[in-house]
Amino acid sequence: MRCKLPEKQTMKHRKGLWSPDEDQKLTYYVMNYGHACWSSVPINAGLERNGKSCRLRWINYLRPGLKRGAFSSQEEETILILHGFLGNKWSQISQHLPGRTDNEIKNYWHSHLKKKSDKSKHLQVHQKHDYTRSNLENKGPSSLCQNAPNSTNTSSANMVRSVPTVSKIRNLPKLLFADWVSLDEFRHDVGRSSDQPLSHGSKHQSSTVEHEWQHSEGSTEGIENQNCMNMCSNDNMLQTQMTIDRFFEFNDVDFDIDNFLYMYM
DNA sequence: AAATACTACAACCGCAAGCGG
DNA sequence: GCCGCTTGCGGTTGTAGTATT
Repeated sequence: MRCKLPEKQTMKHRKGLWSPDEDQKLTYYVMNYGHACWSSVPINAGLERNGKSCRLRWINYLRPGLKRGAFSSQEEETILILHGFLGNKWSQISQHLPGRTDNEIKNYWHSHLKKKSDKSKHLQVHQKHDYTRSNLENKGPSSLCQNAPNSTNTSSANMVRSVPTVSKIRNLPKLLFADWVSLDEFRHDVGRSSDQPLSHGSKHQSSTVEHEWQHSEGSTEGIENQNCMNMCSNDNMLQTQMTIDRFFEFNDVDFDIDNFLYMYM
């Protein structure tokens, strides 16, 4: 992994925007010799940049297969949904948007989607407030768990249009989204071809998922209620659970994230 | 037409993790 | 185990283009 440079380079590195000439040099070098060691790339390619800058330029701009141009509404929705679940895990989000880089998604989020998200959050806070009040008046607190409105703090909440009844048929596992993503990746990893790298999310061990399954299989009403209480205390989890439950109902257990996202397009 | 504000995106910076000596 | 180096990630800043006054 680490590469040894012949001698410490004290060359002054250029900063700022890349010129077409620099792009050409970098592209030519990486295409022909690869980038096993980024710190040696600028030296060998004849660039007055540091390796980090070269790496970024390649990944975000020069790499083949990158999509340029405006984000489609599907991509936009995907980002909103995934950001709702994952937060600012741009690299993980980018794994589900082929041709888009984490940097691009991050920029797009900050320049376009953040405002939308904030706006919908604001709306949902009001909606939840009204809803909670009417529920407390009419049914009492226990009804909140089963029929809670969309999350207040997930930007993607407005994507999940109607809220189904939670866990009404099966004793579904109460998975955190992190577990769920890991499970998804774990499933993919089983049949993954050798050229597909493992994603970072796979740090999460499948044992966690198994634990959650076991927990659920032996579920009693008490556990169910406890889960319910936990869910009520965390809107993100509630949102996640309801979404997953709904997906299970539609797809009879077997799922992956791409199908999941497709369902909401 | 010039000045200013705003927007989009490219690039930099700092940090953490991983690895080899 | 420590140190130095590289890589990858996320936050932030810089810059160019566009809109508004």
